[in-house]
Amino acid sequence: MDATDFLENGHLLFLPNISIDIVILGFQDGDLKVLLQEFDEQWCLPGGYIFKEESLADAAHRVLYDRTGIEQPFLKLFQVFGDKDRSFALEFKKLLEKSRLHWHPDLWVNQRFVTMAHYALVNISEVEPTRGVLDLSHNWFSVDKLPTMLMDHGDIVAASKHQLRRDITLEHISFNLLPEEFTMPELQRLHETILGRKLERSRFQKKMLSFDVFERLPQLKEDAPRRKPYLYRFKESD
Amino acid sequence: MDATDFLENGHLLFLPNISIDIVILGFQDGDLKVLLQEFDEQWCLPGGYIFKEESLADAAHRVLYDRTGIEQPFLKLFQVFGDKDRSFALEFKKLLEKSRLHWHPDLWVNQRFVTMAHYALVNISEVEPTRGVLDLSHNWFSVDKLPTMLMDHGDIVAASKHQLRRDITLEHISFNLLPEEFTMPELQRLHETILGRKLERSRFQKKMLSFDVFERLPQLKEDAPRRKPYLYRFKESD
DNA sequence: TATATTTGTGGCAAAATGACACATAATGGC
DNA sequence: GCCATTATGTGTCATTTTGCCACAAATATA
Repeated sequence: MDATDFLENGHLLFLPNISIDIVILGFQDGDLKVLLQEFDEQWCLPGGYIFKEESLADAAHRVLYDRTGIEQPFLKLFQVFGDKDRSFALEFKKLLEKSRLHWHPDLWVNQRFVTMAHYALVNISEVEPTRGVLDLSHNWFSVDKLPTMLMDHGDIVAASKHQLRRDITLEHISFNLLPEEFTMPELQRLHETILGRKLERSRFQKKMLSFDVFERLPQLKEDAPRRKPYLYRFKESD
Repeated sequence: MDATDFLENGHLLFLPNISIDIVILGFQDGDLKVLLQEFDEQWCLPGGYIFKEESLADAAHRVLYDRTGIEQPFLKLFQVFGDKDRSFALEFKKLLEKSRLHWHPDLWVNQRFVTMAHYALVNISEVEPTRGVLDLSHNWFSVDKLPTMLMDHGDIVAASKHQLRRDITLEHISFNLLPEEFTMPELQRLHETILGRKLERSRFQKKMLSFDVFERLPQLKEDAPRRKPYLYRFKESD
């Protein structure tokens, strides 16, 4: 193989479609939830494409901002899905025919789709999901009770759960799923939900405080049913 | 934006070049080494492209096999590098001109290159680096004394070091860098090199054996200078 | 006022860790 | 052969971390 072959070799996949998909995770009613949108009567992950003049990371932030209005999210690329037959040509063909648009088989959507799978941790109450560019309906689903999803998007959500479970013990990121001010019991229930097991209350609190990344606020949480717990906030370290 | 715009929107980067780069790591003389190859008088990471009929993972394994002859490696996608100006058009143009091949500016190599950065852990003595498809020279370099490298390949090696340091405490993968039979002192020196700090001998041995993934062989290592240490082997769990 | 529930916090046994000691090879100088 | 030196295997023990429980404080409800 010389440089000429290298330039013209027809069986290489130099130019697949690259997309961005984001598993937008929130925490509500003791459940981890994911924001899905409707695409041609199927639920799918919010996603998008990369502009020529922006980086992958910028594109992911833009896609997330367009869907949620959140400007400083926790957002992480965790896997790439790009198997040989990964395409949504069939789904897209149906949609075009329904819209009476012309379909031709050498359209770019007929190619393999390589997607950069991200997950984002957001505070649901801060999300403004009205900003979607495409006029699609959207909804929060419990990650344990997902509807049938487009392509392999169900697998992507499942993979994000595993990744988050792994990341949460190494990095202090879970607070991104809570309001700016939160209580230790709330943080504990969140961790229990992500890890899928009960944690010991006394130890959990001591552990979290030993990291020295949370600061206790002077006031207590007011609308608590029993004894009012302290409020905490993530320490900005800048 | 409707479906027609969606199909024709020219400022979207649907079709960048996707490449695979592999940081092939080995362990020799108490140093972590990386296998580099020469490209137009610059050192760079072994890499390649994806065939139309293979998955990303298959392509990475093929590229690694072509360079090393290793069939069952530890190989992991750890990051994607794809900034706006990530291209090696300039380098490639020089090479073509040197080879008296024609250069034209809308050639695919002029586009952005998105690379799937992998790292592989190999036993250097098993590597047969003669298998390279392109006729390039190659060499093992200490990861701490790298030459000037093509594009951002130096950054990719640095990122792989961080990722490995993180992964090594969570997964039992370090033995992939050693011969099939190894001693505890060897394994300890390897961990110390990756982590960049001294470890306590007694504790390290107890910790490793507590994982119950290594089996002690009846024989001792024969060519040891002082007391002969036991040999161990990774337990196959299938 | 009594009871149940939730939160904050302290104590203590068990387990893991870090630091060190000591015995066991093996080598090399005398 | 004897001894100092060095590397390895393993035991001990103080310290730290963890798991578990207890109890006090706060608050709603009967």
